[in-house]
Amino acid sequence: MAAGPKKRGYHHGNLRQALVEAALALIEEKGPTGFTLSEAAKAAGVTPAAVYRHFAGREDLIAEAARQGFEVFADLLEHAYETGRPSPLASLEATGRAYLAFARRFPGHYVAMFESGISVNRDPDLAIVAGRALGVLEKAAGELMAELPDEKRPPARMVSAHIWALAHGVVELFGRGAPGRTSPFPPEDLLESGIGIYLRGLGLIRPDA
Amino acid sequence: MAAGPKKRGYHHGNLRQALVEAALALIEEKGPTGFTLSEAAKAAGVTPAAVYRHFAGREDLIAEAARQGFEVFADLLEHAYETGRPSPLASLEATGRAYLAFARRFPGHYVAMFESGISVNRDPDLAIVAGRALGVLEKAAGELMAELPDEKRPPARMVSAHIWALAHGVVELFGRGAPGRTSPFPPEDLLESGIGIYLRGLGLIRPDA
DNA sequence: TGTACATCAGTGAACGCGCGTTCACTGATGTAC
DNA sequence: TGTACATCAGTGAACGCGCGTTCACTGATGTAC
Repeated sequence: MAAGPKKRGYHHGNLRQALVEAALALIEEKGPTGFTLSEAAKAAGVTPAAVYRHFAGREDLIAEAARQGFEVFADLLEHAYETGRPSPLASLEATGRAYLAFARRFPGHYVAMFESGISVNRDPDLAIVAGRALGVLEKAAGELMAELPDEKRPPARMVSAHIWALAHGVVELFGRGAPGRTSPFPPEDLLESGIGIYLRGLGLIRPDA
Repeated sequence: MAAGPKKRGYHHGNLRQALVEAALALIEEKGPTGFTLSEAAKAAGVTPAAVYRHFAGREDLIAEAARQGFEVFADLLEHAYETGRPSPLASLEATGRAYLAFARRFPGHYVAMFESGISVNRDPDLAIVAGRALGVLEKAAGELMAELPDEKRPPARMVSAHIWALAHGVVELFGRGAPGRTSPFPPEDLLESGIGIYLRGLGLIRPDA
């Protein structure tokens, strides 16, 4: 066992963050249902009652975990977006890849964000940072659409919704071992090829590239 | 209140199915987490212990609800597929629409199938009927791919996985009021347009249609 | 048709459990003088 | 530097609750003769 964030005497030092991390580990391990306030407290080396010094309750703790997830998520998407510049096409593709990479690297966060049943609108901070993440996708889609002639230019928000839905579907259905036995293709390939075909359908990639 | 399936004296008559339906109503209402064996029993007008005459336990009841869902799902997809014949393109498009229609009409089933955390492989019957549903999509994709010249023909299973992921993502993200406030587009339109663009990308629809 | 009996589908009480939350408390830390 | 005191972050015991599950039981149904 690594030198955990053990409490230094009576006071913990950074209990709030330790609880968030314990919650994330539990969610990753057993799903949002499997997570309990008491177990998170125990994992942080603390009495369940101590949690209430830092969070209003169980839901509030999950919401904070999700908020931190959206923060990282938005950062990663933004970074990917910058990576592709100045080509909007490369930016959007990189953003899609970053989506999947995030779900892979931060499965606990991903579950807290999208499968825990909390509403993004339960608190303004959460809504703002979630909006920031979504905004990156929309910005990338918007710039890409600007390359198309007016008459065949679909709304950017629609395009970003398509990409988002495809990415989310790939994560949920093929990102883990979940539904129908082994996934026939690696999720990364699936998303990459799916986005590629889609963008070709928009007329943004040579038909025979 | 409609004339519910009240027990006729001591024996219920069709408790097994009544429990499944009670479970579905609860799942639809409060999510897979909100559903409890005891509540389902109460809703069916019966003691919790009576459930064990028909199911091995809580999980088993959810699995049966999911199984029935996959049964209906597979039927709907098959019917949609037939509707489009003999055009593979129309068949695949109809199948996509049927996917969303199912999620809309049978939200309890959909949640039990895809969000309850049960594994499709927990029992053979479930795996078989889930495979049948997925098989319809794959068949439709396969026939469609046969229209493409060999050198630009992606694997049918990949294409069906793309469609499935897009449909699932649309349901999860935009099918209900869930994540980032109101959905910018009706889910049906989103899926329809997404599939349309995707199929154009495959070279199956005129580039300027 | 009537009776005895086996089978079956429910009851209801009880269990142990772990949950989220509250409360009065106490030990540790930080600050004023 | 030392002491008094306020503030803060934890404890630990207790609560009420509803859960899933078990058990011996009993009332209803179906069948054999």
